[in-house]
Amino acid sequence: MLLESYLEPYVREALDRIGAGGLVEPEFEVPRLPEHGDLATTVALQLARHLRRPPRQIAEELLAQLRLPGEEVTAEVAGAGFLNFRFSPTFYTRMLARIASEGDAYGRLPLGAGKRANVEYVSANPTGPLHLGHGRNAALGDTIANLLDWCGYQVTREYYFNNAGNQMLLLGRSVYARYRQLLGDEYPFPEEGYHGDYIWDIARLLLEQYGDRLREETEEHLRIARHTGEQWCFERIRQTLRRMGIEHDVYFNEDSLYRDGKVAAILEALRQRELLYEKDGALWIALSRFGRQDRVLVKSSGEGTYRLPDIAYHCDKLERGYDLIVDVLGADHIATIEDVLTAVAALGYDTSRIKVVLHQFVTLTEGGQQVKMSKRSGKSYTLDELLEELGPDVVRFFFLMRAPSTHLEFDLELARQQSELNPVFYLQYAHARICSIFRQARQRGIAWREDADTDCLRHPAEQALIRVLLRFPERLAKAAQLFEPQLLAEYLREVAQQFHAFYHECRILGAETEEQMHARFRLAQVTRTVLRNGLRVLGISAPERMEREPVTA
RNA sequence: GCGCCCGUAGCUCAACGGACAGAGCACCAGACUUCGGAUCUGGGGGUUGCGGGUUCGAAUCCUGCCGGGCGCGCCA
Repeated sequence: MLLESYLEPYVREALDRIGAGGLVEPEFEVPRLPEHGDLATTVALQLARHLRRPPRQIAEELLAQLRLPGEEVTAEVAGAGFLNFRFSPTFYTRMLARIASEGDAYGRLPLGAGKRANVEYVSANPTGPLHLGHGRNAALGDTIANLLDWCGYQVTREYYFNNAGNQMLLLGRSVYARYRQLLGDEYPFPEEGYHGDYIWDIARLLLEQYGDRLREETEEHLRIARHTGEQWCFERIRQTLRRMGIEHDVYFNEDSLYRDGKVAAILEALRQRELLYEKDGALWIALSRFGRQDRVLVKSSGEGTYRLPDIAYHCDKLERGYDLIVDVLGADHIATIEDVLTAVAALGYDTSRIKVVLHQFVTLTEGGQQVKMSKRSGKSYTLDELLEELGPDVVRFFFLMRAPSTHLEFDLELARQQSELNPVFYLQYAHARICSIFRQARQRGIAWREDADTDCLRHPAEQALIRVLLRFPERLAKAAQLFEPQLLAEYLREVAQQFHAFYHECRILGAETEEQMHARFRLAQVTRTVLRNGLRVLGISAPERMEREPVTA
C-alpha cells in the first residue's frame, strides 16, 4: 500500500502524457519472480484493448514518459508489456525507518474511520455446549471484528439468541425428566430431547437448589427447569468463548423483537407492500416475486417462524445506523439468509451494507481418519474439550488457517504436536526468538538506540525482510475487506520465514559494527511489532519465551 | 430434482484475470564450537477433475459433464 501509493501518481501522469488517462486504473502487483522487480503494473496490457496497439509498444511509450524522481526507483519494460519497478536498497532502508517510527500502531489503518460496524457471530441458542462448527464461527467472527477494528471501524460484537422457542421448551423438559429420574421416579425422557451428559449436571443443580420441591409437574416447575438450564448453558457458552478470548458487547434476545413490537411492525410493513397472503391457515411471504420460494412467516398456530424475527432483527440492525453489518454464519444458513435479506430489501432497506460470511463445515481428523467422537466423553467433540486439549492459540489458529468458503479439515494429530510441525509455533517461535535477542542484549548491558541509522541494511536477507514488513498494512486491509483472516495468517508465516532466514544469515549481537547492530535491532523490533500486532488480530498470544514440552519419546 | 460451496504435488492447502502454478507436511541430502536447532539451505515430485467458450493472456470468468460436502420444514 505504501509502495503502490508512492508509484501511482507517476504512472497516472505518464498515462495522461500518452493520452490514455482515465482509460484504465493503474493497479500494481507483486511479481512472483524477483527478476521481475518489486512491483509491476499491467496497465499497458490492459490498454492494448482500448488503443488497439501492441502492449509492448504502449509499455515502451509509458516508460519514456515516466518521470520517476531520483534513483530510488527504476522501471523497465518486460515480457508481453509489463512495466516493472525496482526500488533501491536505500529506499527500503528509509521506509523501514519510517514504519519503525510508527511503533506499536504500525498496521492500523484509517479506512473505516468514523464508521461503525456490527459483527454478529456464534449466536448459538443456549441449549447445550458449543461444538466444532461454533468454534470456527467464533474464531472467524471475532477475528473479522478485530480486523475491522484495526481498519478504524468502531466495532460492536453481537450475539443473537433465542431463549423462547421450541428448542428451549425441549431443554426444560429434558432437564426436568433427568431431575425426576434423579429423584428415583420413573419419568419418561422426552422424544427428541437433549441426551447430553450436561443435562444430568443441570438436573443435579436443580436437586441441590430445590430438593424434591419440584416433584409435582406444573407449568411453573417446568419453567424453573427451563430457566435453570438456560442459565447454565449460557454461562457455559460464555465461559468457553472467554477461553478463546471472546467477549461480546451485545447479547441480543430474539424475544425482545416481539416485546418491542418490531415483529408486528414488520408484518404491517410487509402487508402494506402486499407481500403477505394467507394459505392453509398460515401467513406466507411472497418471495416468489423476487425469484425465490414463498415461505411461511406465521404458522397456523399463530407463532412466527424463525424467519420472521430474523427479518425484524436485520431491519433493527440497519436502523441502529451501522455502516457495515457482518453476519458470520455456517453453511446450513445459506438458503435462509437469502430469504431474509430478500425480504429486508423488499421493505426498502439498503442491504448492501450487510455482508454475509458463510463458512463451510469442520471435520476433525486424526492420522487421515475422520474423528467423530471424543475419546474421553464418547460424545461428539465439544469446543471445550478441544480447548482443553490443545489450548486457545492452537484452536484459534487452526480455525483461521483456511478460507471460510472451504471445508476445514482440523487435524488433531498435527494440532497436538508441540513441535516444528505445528504452524502456530512457527509464528510464535519467531516472536519469542526476537524477544530472546533483546533479553540477551540487556544481559550484556547493550542499550539499543531508537534512532539508529538503518541505511547499512543492504544484505539480501535484510532487504527481503524489510520488503515483507512493508506489506503488513496492505495485507491486513485485504484480509479485512474480503473477510478472510487466513490471508493474515499466511502473511505472518511469510514474515516469520523471512525473519528466520535473516537470523541465520545475519548476526545481530555479533554484528560487524555498532552501527550495523543497532540497525538490525530496529529491523528486529519492527518484525516483532508486526508479528505481535498480527497475532493480536488473530487473537493468538505472542509469547516472550516458549518452553518446549518435555520430550516424552 | 433445485440452490450454494469445493475439486490444484502422495497429504493439507496457496496463487487482485497476468510472466516458469507455489508453501507446509511426508521423502532425500546438507548447515552455526558465538543472538533459542520449535531454525535454516538444497532436491525430486503437476495434463490445476474432464470437455467446450470468452481474450493479448484462464487454476481463476461463462457453459456442459464427472466427483465430494451442505442445504432445500408451518424446526432453528
